[in-house]
Amino acid sequence: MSTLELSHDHAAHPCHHGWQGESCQDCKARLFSICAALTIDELEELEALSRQITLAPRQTLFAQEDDATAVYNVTEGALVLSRLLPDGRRHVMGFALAGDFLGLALPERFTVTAAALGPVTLCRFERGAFRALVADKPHLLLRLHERAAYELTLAQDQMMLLGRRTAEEKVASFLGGLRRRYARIGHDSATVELPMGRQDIADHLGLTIETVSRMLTRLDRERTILIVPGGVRVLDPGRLEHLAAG
Amino acid sequence: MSTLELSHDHAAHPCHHGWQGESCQDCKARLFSICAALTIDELEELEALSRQITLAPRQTLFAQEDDATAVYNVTEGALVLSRLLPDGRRHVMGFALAGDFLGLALPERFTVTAAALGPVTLCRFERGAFRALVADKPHLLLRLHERAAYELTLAQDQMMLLGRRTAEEKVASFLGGLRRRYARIGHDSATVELPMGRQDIADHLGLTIETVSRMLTRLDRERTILIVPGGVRVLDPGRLEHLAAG
DNA sequence: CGCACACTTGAGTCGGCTCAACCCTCGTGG
DNA sequence: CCACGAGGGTTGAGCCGACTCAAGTGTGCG
Repeated sequence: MSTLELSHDHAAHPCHHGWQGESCQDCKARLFSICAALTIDELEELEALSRQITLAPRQTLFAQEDDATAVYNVTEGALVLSRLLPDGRRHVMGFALAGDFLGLALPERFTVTAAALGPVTLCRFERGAFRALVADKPHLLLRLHERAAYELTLAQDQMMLLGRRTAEEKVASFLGGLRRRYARIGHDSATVELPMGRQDIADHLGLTIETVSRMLTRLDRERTILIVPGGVRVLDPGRLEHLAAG
Repeated sequence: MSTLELSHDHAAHPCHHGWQGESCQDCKARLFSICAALTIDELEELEALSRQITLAPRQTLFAQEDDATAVYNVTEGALVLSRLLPDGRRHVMGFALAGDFLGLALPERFTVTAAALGPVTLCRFERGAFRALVADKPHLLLRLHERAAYELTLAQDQMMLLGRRTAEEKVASFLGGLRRRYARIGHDSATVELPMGRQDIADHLGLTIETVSRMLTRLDRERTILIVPGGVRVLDPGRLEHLAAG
C-alpha cells in the first residue's frame, strides 16, 4: 500500500494549481470519461477535489482487499485489473484505458488489483468527497450508473467468451474488442497496441501463455494479423471478426 | 401460488387495486429488493406504477434484442437469463430469484433472454415511468447503482470461475453460491432447490450437461451432497466450500 | 559479452467433450 | 390398468484441444 505514497516519482498536485498547464477542461480523456456529463462549473468543482498522479510501469495503484480510500479516472496509459485465488491462480478481469473509471461501484474495499502496464496518469478523488459530490449531482450518478451498466454488458460478453469459445476465438475476439475500444477513445488504427504481456492476455482469456502465443502465431501465419513489436497489425479485419464469431 | 391460471399472457392489474390482497407493503420480496430503499410514501408512488404479472413455467418474459419497454422486480419464483451466440451456442448469464431486478441497467434493449423456470410472479414497471421516478429519487438511483455494483462483483466471481476453475470446482462453487443466495432471501436450509435443469447449469458453468451430471454424482457418491428430487441436500458444507476453493 | 526476461516452439498428457446407449419418471391414451 | 412415448438425467468409451513440461529464440541492457 505504499503505492499511494506519492512522494517518490512525480509528486501529486491539485489539478487546479495548474502549474502543469493541465486542467480538466483540456483533459484529453474528458470526452469519453465520466466527466463528459458535467457542466463547466461542475467540472471545476470536481477539479477542486482531484489530484493528478502518475504511476511508473509495474507500479500498483491499489490491491485486492485494500480499503478504497480513493477512486480514479484514467487519463493516460493502461492498467491491468486482476484477482488472485488463494492458491495462486490469477484472473485478469480487464484492462483500464484512458477514460476508464476505477471504483465505479464506490466500494468499501477494492475487489481487484490495479497495476500500471506502462507510464500512467490518473485523476485521484478522495472517496468520501467524491461520494458526497455524487450524492449532490444526480446526473453524475446517472452517468456513473450508465458506465457500470456498460461494464456489466462487457462482463457478460466476457463470460460468454470464457465459457463457450475456443482458444482461437478467444484471441481473435480479444484483439477485435481491444481494437474497438481504442477506436472509441480516438486511437483508430489497424495497429493494435498490446501494452500488456502474453501472460496477462492468457489470464484474461482463461488460457495459458503458450496457447496465446500459438494462436497469435497461427493468426500471423495465415496473414490475418501481423505481429509487430508492442502489438499487432490487423491485416484482415473481416477474417478476424469472422473468427471471433460474435 | 397459482391464483390465476388463466394468465397465459400477462393478466396484469395495478397493485393498488388490491383485490388480491397484495400490496407492495406486504410484498415478501420487499426487504431484499430495490424497494427497501423507499419510504412508505414512495412505495405507494412506485406501486401506482406497477402491475403484478405472472408467468407460467417456460414462458419467456422478454428476449435478447427486444425493446426494453418495461423493467421488472421478481417477487416469487426463478428465471434463467441466457444469451445465444449466432451459431447456437448458449450461455446462461445467471438466474434471477425473488428480490432480483431485471433491467438494472435501464437499457434500450435487453441483452439477455429471461425465461421462467417455474411459476413466477413479478412487478412490471413501464420503463419510461420508472426512469422518470428514478430521475426524481436520487436514493433510488443510488440503490439501483449499488445493486448493479453488486452484480458486477458477481460477474467478476463468475469470470474467475469460468476461466480458471475445474469442472468439480465449478459445480461445487455453483451449489455453494446458490445456497448463499437462498439464505439471503430467507430460504436458509441445507436443501438447495435447483429449479433449473442440468442443461441450464451446464450453460452457466461453461460445461456440458454430461460433465455436470458426472460431477454431481461424484459429489453424491463421496457424501458431500445428496441428490434429491428438485435439488440437492448439502451433507458436508465444509467440504463443499473447500472444493469450491474460494 | 552474458544475463534476464519475454516470447515461441515442440512433444506428450489429460480433463472435459463427443457420441451413444441406457434409465428413470411422468403424462397420455387405449 | 398397462402400453407407450417423450423428456430429463445418468453412464460409458474414445477422442481431441488445451495444458504441462521442457527446450529454444530473440532482444534489451549492464
